[in-house]
Amino acid sequence: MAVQGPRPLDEREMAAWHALIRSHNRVIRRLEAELEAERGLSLPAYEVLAHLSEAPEQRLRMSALAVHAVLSPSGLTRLVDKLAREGLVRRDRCGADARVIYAVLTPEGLERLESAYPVHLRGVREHLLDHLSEQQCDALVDALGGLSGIGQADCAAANEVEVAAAAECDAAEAALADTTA
Amino acid sequence: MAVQGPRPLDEREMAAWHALIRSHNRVIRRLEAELEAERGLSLPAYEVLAHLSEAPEQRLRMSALAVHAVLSPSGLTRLVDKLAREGLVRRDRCGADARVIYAVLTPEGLERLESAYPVHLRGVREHLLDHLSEQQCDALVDALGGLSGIGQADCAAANEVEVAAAAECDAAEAALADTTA
DNA sequence: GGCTTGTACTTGCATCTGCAACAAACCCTA
DNA sequence: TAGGGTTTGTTGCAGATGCAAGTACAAGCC
Repeated sequence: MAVQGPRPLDEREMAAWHALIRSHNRVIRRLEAELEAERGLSLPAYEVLAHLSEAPEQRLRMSALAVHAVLSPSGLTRLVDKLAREGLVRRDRCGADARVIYAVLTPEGLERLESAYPVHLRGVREHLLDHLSEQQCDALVDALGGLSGIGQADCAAANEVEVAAAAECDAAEAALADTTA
Repeated sequence: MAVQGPRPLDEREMAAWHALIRSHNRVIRRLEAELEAERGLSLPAYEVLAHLSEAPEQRLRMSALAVHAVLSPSGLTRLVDKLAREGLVRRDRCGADARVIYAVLTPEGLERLESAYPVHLRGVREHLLDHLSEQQCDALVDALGGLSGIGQADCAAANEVEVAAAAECDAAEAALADTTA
């Protein structure tokens, strides 16, 4: 018997697929263009700053940050290079493990983030949320929320590693401080 | 009085925003990785071939193709360069307007596209549609379909230009053929 | 202690992408 | 038919990004 490939998309499926691709494309492009034009931040850069601002002590190890910002390790290294050159982020060594680097939000970084936040927020509203009713919002979460499951799991895992490592690191540094004192 | 920025996102809005970003990211990355690994085609390359295959005479002018594939003109020029080097696409001059270039699908291009189609289809099902009920599918289209409005308008416009130009071009070429004959 | 294995980041290299400048061709007008 | 303005595609250049290799360090084992 003939080996059958997957069934072709029917109209409904095609529409759903295209809706996801096109709407994302549209929203992201506009958001990115506005953020870049008005505040000189790329979307990945904004996300890095935003994640740092929400992290304890406003710092994250590079590996965790890469997972959050959905960047490769090398991509993150270069982005942090760039942000550091602009003074928005600083690199700190971890006392407990010399391999680990913490990216730390600087006051300038926080300031830039706060100036970019309304632009980002406005864009998200204007290009996405303003076009959705509450019901549509919920439907979107219902339909797509499950899909990002693994992504969220990755983030959660990264968070755990982060928290554990941070605790360990703090402990080690405290011990070091005691010894030094 | 204080200048108020836009209202911060509430939980529902945040969830919708993240659902869109994460799910798209997830689906696209996997799809692209599979297509690249199994058939040696990037997603933009696949889209170019797919659009050509659906076009009359399996050809489109560069400008129309750029709109369809959501690429800048220069990006498309280089992608078509690459596809042409692989023999999947050919460049044809337009008889009526020497500025216009048609990208034409070659038999090899069609063959490659047909081999990639099931991979693409499987990916779309596996990473997106299999996770959606019919109701969720419809809800997605309802919520996001409107957003892609302008994108669709652009495509429609490109199509009209395309059709008009093709007709004009065909007419000119026919006339030329008559003269030559 | 010294060796092996694994982890965390960085760098070399190649690719993709877009903007701006460019060249060629077209169209309209005088 | 010469000139000005427009359209179409291509190229120069710069930036972003990822994979694979490299470096530095840590952890477990002899």
